[in-house]
Amino acid sequence: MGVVMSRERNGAKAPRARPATSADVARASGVSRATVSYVLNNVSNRTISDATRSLVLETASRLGHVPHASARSLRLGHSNVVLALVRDFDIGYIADTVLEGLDIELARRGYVLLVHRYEESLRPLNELWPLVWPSVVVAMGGLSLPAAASVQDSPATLLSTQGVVNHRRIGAMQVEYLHGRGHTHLGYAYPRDESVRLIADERLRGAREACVKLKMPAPVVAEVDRRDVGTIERALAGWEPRSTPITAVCAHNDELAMLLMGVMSAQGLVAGRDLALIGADDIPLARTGLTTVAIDTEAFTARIVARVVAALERREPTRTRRPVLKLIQRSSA
Amino acid sequence: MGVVMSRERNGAKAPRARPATSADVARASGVSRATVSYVLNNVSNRTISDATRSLVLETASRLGHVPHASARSLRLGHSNVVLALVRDFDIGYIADTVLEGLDIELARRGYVLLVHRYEESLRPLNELWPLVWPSVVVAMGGLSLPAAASVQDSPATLLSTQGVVNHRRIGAMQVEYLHGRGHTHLGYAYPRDESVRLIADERLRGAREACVKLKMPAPVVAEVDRRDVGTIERALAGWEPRSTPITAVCAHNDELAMLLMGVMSAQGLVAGRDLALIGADDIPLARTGLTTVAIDTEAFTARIVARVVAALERREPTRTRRPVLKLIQRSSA
DNA sequence: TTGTACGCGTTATCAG
DNA sequence: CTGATAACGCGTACAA
Repeated sequence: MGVVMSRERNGAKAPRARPATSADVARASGVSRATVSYVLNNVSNRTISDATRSLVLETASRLGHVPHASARSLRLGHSNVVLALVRDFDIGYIADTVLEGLDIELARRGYVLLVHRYEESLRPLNELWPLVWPSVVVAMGGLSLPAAASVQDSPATLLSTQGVVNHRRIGAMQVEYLHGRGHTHLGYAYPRDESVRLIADERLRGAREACVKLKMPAPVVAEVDRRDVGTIERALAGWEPRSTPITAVCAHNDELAMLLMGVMSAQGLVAGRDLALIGADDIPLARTGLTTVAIDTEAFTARIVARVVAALERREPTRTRRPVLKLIQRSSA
Repeated sequence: MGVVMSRERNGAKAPRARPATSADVARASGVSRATVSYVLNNVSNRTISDATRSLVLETASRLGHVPHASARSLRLGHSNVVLALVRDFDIGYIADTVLEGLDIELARRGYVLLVHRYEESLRPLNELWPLVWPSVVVAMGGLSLPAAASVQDSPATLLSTQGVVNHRRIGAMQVEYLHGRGHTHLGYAYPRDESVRLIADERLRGAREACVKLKMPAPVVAEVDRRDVGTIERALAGWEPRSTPITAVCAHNDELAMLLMGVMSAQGLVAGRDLALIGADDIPLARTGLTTVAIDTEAFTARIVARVVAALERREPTRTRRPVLKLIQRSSA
């Protein structure tokens, strides 16, 4: 069932099923290949008569001409590809939404978004460039320093989603909110997951700084693994038996918060009554009762798109200041 | 913060940072470009002296030569890219593992795995081929018929993960197990999610067929949305008030089963006592107590890899018959 | 082993 | 101003 179709090379007899080249278009229009290229690329410092222009355009579409990406890329030194780098594909709701929005915008411009699951140890990034020649590289969730340096070897522009959202602010907002509700002794659920390390550290740092600023004790951090409920149970247990009990928990994100909620209710505990709980991201699943720091996905996506498109056009992005973070109060805290 | 680095084209003076071309290697070795190409590609029907061979090899690595993918692709008509097609990036544990295993194997062969989030309405697949010229296309979770047909326009081989796992068998195994435990009136949690439609229908069909074969009434299907807990609650409520009560539920997959478990425990119900629950996939989160039909991820990955590699080498895949499905009994049923 | 035509689009230079 | 000619990017493979 796997193999649906496998093309075989046509013998010499076959009437070339190959798509029309720009030379075909030139021939059919009775003009030179250069003219075709000028028309198709809307070259600015050339002037083409309207008659020729429309003739070429019409012929090209009639013949169904699609420029050969490899040839173009060979000449230009880069392809019409925007490459997104992820650590794994379990990237969650927000990143998926961003990638969706990005591809929509890229499609409009004749580019395509391709995603690579990269592991530095498996294939160094500098082996990746000659294979893809992307115009722009977007590192989802940031890149390690050595990895970032290797982009020097490519003509691509490197962008990062890091810094687009202020993760330190997220941690701070969580703490500030809980403080405003009278909580002073906090727990913190920190993800074991390597792939979100950079973001996780930022959020935790923001939370810690806010505690200092508000003269609260530092949060009691428990490392949890979203793929191992046992770690969640142990974290919960670890927060309980204390002289000055922990009354509220910041979770690195909504997923962990929801897992905490699940384990709690399995133990007959109710979030918001027995323990206050706040998450981050505002994933759809959280919308039934989790207090959280929401990331405005649309605004987030818009920022990324603006940066990528600016990079494609080799100009500075226009800075928008629409706020991306918002605290949403629900029943859990 | 977004822009880390932006390459500028060097002026004429700059000492060409460009990587060494095969012509550079030829010059430095004192041989022709053809010879370099033959050596580097291990062309079989040519005979090259060992001296020349090692000289070229040594020179190439000394100069750090990396063949220019676009040039090669222009000549060969396809690139060293294997393209995986997904509907969205919320693909879950199993698909992520498969893609990881696939990329490892491809890296070994000089290929790279790129993933595209495709939406037929946004960019028809036949616009994608000229942009990427993949050697092989892997449709994760299957492809619609018109989409599959469009692959005709490319020299690529199309594979599909569909059929690699027998999803009908999964549904059947769920029902057979529950029947063996004495359950006769079943509920079925069917996912609303468009992107898993093909798989979901197979699983449900298998469950229905098993019910017929075992002379049980058809399962009571409830459509649920993993992103909306309300639908889960309503499904649960819908299975309760019946003349002959439903005692067990098949969930399309573990994620939905876990959501059901969560909602149940929030209502003071315990899976396995008040209602039997069986999932599918055996995701890590399920391992604390969910009875499920496990997909052996390693075996699954191995099958996909075998198909892809065979396609790259233009031969038929070697069929393996290592079983991929296994029922795992835990506390929920 | 080598010389060289080829794949295809782009762009600097030239001619009308 | 409008269009054509030809060189170029780089690796591959056929004829010699």
